[in-house]
Amino acid sequence: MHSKGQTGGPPSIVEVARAAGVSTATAGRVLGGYGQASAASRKKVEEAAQRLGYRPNGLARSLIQGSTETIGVIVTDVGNSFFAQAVRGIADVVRAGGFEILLANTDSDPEAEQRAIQVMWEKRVDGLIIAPEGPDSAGRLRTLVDGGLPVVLLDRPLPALPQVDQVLVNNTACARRAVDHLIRLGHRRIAVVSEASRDFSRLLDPSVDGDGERPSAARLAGYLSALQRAGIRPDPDLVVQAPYDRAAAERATARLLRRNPSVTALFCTDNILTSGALAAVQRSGRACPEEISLVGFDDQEWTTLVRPQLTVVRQPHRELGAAAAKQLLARVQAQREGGGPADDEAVHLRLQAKLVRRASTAPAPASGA
Amino acid sequence: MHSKGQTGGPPSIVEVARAAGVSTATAGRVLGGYGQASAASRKKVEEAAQRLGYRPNGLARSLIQGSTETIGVIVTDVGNSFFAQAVRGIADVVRAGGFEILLANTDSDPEAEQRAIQVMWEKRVDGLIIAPEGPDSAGRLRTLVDGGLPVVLLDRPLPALPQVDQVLVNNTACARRAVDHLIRLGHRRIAVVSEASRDFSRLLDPSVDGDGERPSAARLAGYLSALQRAGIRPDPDLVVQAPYDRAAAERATARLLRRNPSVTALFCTDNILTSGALAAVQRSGRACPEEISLVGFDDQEWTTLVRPQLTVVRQPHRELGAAAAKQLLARVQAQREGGGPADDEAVHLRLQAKLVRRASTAPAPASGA
DNA sequence: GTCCGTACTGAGAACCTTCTCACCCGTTAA
DNA sequence: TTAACGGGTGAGAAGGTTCTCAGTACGGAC
Repeated sequence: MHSKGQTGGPPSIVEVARAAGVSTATAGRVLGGYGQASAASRKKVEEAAQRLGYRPNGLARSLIQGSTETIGVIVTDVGNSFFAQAVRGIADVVRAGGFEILLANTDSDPEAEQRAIQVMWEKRVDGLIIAPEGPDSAGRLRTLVDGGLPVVLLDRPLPALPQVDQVLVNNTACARRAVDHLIRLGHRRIAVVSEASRDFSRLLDPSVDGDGERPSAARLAGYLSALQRAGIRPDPDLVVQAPYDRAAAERATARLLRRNPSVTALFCTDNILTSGALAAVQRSGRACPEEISLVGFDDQEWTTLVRPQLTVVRQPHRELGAAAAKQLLARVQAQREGGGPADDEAVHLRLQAKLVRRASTAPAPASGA
Repeated sequence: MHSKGQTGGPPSIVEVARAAGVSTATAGRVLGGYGQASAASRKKVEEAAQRLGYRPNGLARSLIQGSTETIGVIVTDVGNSFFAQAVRGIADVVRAGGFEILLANTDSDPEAEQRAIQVMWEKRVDGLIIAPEGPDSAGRLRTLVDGGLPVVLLDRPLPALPQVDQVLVNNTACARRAVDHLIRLGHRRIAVVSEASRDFSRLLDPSVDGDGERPSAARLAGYLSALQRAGIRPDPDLVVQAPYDRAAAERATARLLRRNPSVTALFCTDNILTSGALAAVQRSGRACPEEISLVGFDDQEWTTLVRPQLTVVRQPHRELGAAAAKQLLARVQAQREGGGPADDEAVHLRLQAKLVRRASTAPAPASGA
């Protein structure tokens, strides 16, 4: 509803200046709040701007200032509650710092990730938070990183890019603790529900640093490590490798339970897999926790609504996102003040996930011993 | 890693042109893919671009072309699974159309919303999908709408802006059906768990169009309408008005159950409230569904994991987002082709939520009759 | 030999803001 | 009286791209 200039679009600063009877420089000083301007011209310009419905064009401003006040966020799926919460955490921090969020999902598709990275780069985000799809993501990110763009890895490490900041969870340790909890309860035949991968044999090597792996592998490593420390030989048959999908996890877990009646405990490595595994246990007819114990991953609200209430590993989703955002903003700030790309050491943050003991874990049934 | 020009930043098209020994115009034609260029210069430019690590600057491009290929998405909280799914739906459609997403949360705070809208406007998004915070949002949006920016309302109507497209759910109808289901099962003392508002008495008026209201009020209207049609006088004591928060919903529902032992059924108007109410029922010691029936809202994955499995109203979250995005993109396209702001009639889309009958609803206990 | 169309090229304006620089003018210090 | 200074101002470049326009070279038609 603004009375338009000669172009059809919203009024620019030159039209405001013309209407106010001052130069564009003065109008810019008033509206951009950066130079000096007399009270008189200030008033004239502000009135004109008000009258025309002027809004500064952020594109032009960003172009000249070299910063967009926007950070890119690339996750696999915002629909997944884990990432939804993490993004929320990011949003809060970033917003407080005056930045906006450009969001993209990859569905773990390398091409989609490639495209997302490229778009972020072209749109000149001031920083990037990414949950990389896999090891190959390193190559896709290298150009950006070398170009000096602040990047923070979220939830997943990238050993090929050690100079990049990362915010992770102590996956291996908390998985180990969860399985350890089951072992202390007397369980020996403990199965794990995991996202499909080919890492099993490699992870058996105790010298492999589980926390250098992607979360699902890191948790699998923690599981294996706990068994080995307790002198229990890991049984490949007890490692459920399901596609990342609730229904698939349910089917895979059901098959496991059918084929391995000796299993008395189940450790799930992820929120999606937890719900699938629980569904399978419920349908199997085995009593939980009397006949089979279950440890879930991610303390979602519903884990206290099911019966028995679920023992889970609680990840601080939101804090994870918030920490990543804080780290990123710190880098962006440092870069602005310092000028060049900071050559500080990379910050590798590791938040603590905790085991929350509830009713779904109980001593192993005596008959099995 | 690119050999830089005289400025410190990433190489621009002029540096590529210089390196290739052609004019910026020709380099632009090759890299932007818009004009004609000989095979020879094409090759020279592409090699130079490759060598320097050139990436086009989207800001400059957007500035001159007048479009950012970005759409704004404003919701109250991406952390809420409803919006997380909706945003996912938006993202998929929008991405397929070659657009990106600028995301903002408002937490139902008018100021945050105002700020988000302003930022979207300044960043020159090509369109906006917003779940408005409340009736006052209309005023905040008016400038944008009048300025010709395509806007689609998500999940919440704005009667003051009838010319704006909206994508909603048939809240009143499906709530009515849910309560009707309870009535047919013989329930008479049916309580509703709702987000706090002052709408109760107004909604009693049958002439009020429930679907012009925000979802929580619309569902409350459906509840009241179902009761009235069945000749049951709505009892204000049975309307739980909780702050929008799971713990608060749980406390409020617990209080209701304590004070009104005659209540035999509960209708929840939202996913958060459903989980709170279920927790309250579980702690109350009343058997579900034998002593008390429960209808939840939103078919989250866990509603089949609890016992009894929940009867719920299933909303198509993702489709809601997808439909909004499709509508928005259509507007953006039309605007580009038609030139001016299209004066078509507003599209008011209403997706169908459905009642999914499961085990948490059963005939009312005989003793109560 | 002239004319025209086609394929290609480069100069330079445009998009909208920020920011440097030079300038004006009144005031104060020397 | 002059010099220095300060607030205030406008002209114009910069930022990186797209796009118009004029212009070159060349082939073929007359």
